[in-house]
Amino acid sequence: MSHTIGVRQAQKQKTRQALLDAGLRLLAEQSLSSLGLREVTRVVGVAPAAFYRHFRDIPDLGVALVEESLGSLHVVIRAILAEQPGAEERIDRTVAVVERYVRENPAHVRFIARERHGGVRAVRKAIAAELARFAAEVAAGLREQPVSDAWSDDDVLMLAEMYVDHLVMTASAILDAADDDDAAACDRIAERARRQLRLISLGRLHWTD
Amino acid sequence: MSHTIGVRQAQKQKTRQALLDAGLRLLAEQSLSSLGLREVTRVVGVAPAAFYRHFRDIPDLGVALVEESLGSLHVVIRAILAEQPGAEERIDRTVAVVERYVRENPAHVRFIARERHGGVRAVRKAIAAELARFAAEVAAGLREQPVSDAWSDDDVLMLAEMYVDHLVMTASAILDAADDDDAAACDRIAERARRQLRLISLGRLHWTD
DNA sequence: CGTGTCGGAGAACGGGTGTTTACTGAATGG
DNA sequence: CCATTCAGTAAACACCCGTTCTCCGACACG
Repeated sequence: MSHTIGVRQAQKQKTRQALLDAGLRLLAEQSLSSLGLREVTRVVGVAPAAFYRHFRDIPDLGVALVEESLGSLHVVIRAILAEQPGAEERIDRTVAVVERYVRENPAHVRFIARERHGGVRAVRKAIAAELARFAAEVAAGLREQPVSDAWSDDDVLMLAEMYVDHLVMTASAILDAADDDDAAACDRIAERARRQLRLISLGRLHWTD
Repeated sequence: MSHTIGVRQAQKQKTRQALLDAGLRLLAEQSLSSLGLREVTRVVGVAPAAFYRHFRDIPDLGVALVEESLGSLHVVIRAILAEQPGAEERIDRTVAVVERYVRENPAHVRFIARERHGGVRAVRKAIAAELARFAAEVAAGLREQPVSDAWSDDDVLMLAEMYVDHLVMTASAILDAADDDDAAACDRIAERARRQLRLISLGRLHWTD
């Protein structure tokens, strides 16, 4: 085993990735439901018919993009949950990590924010399922913090879902500001996010009354 | 003055509204950036060229839909802000009003949630501007509550923006559940929203420390 | 080395698209 | 009452679309 995979499969995966990249690029200025198959193959420099060797149709490419986009987010979330110090430092680090992630993966963030409520059912469901997994992961992380000792599992999940939603909204807001090259707006949004997280954190501390 | 407007203008506004209605209906299963001009006129039963008597292009129809959709939301927000009783009752009433609004205006809610981060810049900006106005309105309402006495204006606005975002997210989530005819999921989401609002409310009470 | 596999090319198909043009006929207003 | 305005029509424009088909040629493998 562990053969170096054939030149054949390597080339195939290469054009498949090229299709995904081209799709993601084109989705910067339109929605998935208006993305054309020919449009994608044209950017890659490949015949329209070649598309079918990799995806059944455009929605199928969409769900592949969901996996690609949210796969990289897993790393971010684990990084945030692994933070050790106090609440305030944790919040600062969290927002900093999000800011950095948005700057480094703008297209993925835009795609998720756009298609989360977009016009393609299969993609919406794929995103919802993945975000639910994230929420569960965050909930598990929250469980281990002493603050959550007296909490019910339901309430911990409720809090985790709130964090995930807030994360997506914040990332999308930073991205919108970054699109306008408005660094000041970015900072303002980050500061707002920090204060919102602080507010939630305060609510957490007094939940069990 | 105060002439009853001519039969001419009345008919024009009638087909204009028909175009808006048809557009909104078609947007239930696609995004604005894939909505076709001919598609809309076909539903209305009017010649494609007639479209140009009312809108410059599809994005233009989109911003008109934004005004229509968020205009009706103004009423809802005022209703929520006018609530008198304690925090708990206010939260229950708020969520109940949102549930009712979603059930009565599903297409408008879906449109806003979908196009808020959608592929048409002009529409995104129109929605953002309108939601900013809502946030300002909510902030003004919060200011008048005794709880906000020691708060800075910036912090009140931050809280208001959080409420607005939370409202949109909740409405969209309820709608998704309603689309699947899953009444149980609707109730679960409403209950989650209530608890999240309670958490925020708790944070509010202890903000000034 | 020869045979089979398969990613991609190229062309053709029917059909849909946005936009412009010249027009019709009914409401309008002096 | 008659000239004007103008919402809506019908046709034509050039173009883009998804999908299918046949074919090619480089890799895979016994």
